[in-house]
Amino acid sequence: MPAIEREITRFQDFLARQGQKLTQERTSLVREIFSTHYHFEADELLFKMKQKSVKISRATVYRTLELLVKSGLVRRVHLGEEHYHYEHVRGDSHHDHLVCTACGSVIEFNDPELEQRQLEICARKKFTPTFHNLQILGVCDSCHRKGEHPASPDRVMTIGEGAMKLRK
Amino acid sequence: MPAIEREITRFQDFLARQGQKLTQERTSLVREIFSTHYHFEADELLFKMKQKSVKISRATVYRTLELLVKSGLVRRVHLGEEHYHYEHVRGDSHHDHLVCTACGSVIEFNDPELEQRQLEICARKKFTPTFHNLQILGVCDSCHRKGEHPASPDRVMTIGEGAMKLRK
DNA sequence: TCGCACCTGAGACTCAGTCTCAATAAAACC
DNA sequence: GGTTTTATTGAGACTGAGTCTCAGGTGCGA
Repeated sequence: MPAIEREITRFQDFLARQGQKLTQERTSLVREIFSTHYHFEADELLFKMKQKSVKISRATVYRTLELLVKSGLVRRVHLGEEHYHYEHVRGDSHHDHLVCTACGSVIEFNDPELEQRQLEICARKKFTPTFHNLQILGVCDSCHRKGEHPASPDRVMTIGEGAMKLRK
Repeated sequence: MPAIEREITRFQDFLARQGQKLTQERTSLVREIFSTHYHFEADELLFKMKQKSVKISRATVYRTLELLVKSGLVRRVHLGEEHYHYEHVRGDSHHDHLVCTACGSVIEFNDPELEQRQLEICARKKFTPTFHNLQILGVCDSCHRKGEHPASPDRVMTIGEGAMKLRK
């Protein structure tokens, strides 16, 4: 898979620029991350490596993820109100997430008009933005058809719990 | 302060509706929360109560916050990429946050056009939203003047760390 | 090939948040 | 007002994500 090799090279360049090294552990983590195409969490990655009998410690997983985020190859995202999730950065640009609190599915979207509006707000407040993070929680179409109910005032307030269901 | 008494009554009504009781601990927590006007975290609240020699356990603080969130008197928000923050709900409606990664200050804003655009996106994706969460990270005007630099590709990726400074 | 700076793993540690359970306090009942 | 019922509390053990330490291991420039 040449695409993955390209990412590995990019990572190596990034590391080299600051006197850091590309190790076997880092290589196999990048390979794993870029061979799947969805959001994942740190412990999930650790578990997958264990399953494949690639021995990598928890500390190394966290350290490598941090480097990958700094290098721009991987992005940290919030889904629901939980701990971090990660996603690898593909050619396409920034996107945000719709998170279904019933089934845990995540829909990505990218809306230039929305982004533009955010820039306008920042300009009005004399704020220099570097990054943003938007999640919209709710119920996806298929859950909605199944009668999973959203938006009663009570449920709105228990979304944290709903999102908890996403965990494992 | 009659305003606070009104909130306490609302909380009591909420509790009574589900056979729960308004205790001294709960009352003093509501009093504390509504007497300050900014975002706070659970441990901060615990610490403030300790300072005032009001003995309330960690468990009770967390339990009460959960009840307050469910009752709609308090809202949970994400600021930066950290753990939860809370804010009490005032008469005004929903708002989002600009978070300065240099000084930790938080600017609230409410933009109906932005909200509207989000609804349009949800409609297009057949998604029924219940709640959303938007933080824009960056550098506020006064930090910007002081030469705190934003937005170099490197800094963009270390926002998590910037936000960490907010702690304590 | 060598040497050294960087990296790793194991596990101790931290910190927010949750849970348990015996003791306590609202409030409903008499 | 006193008693009973039931929810609530506090102390501290526990959990789980994430971080740190340090001795031993490894990539890579010279």
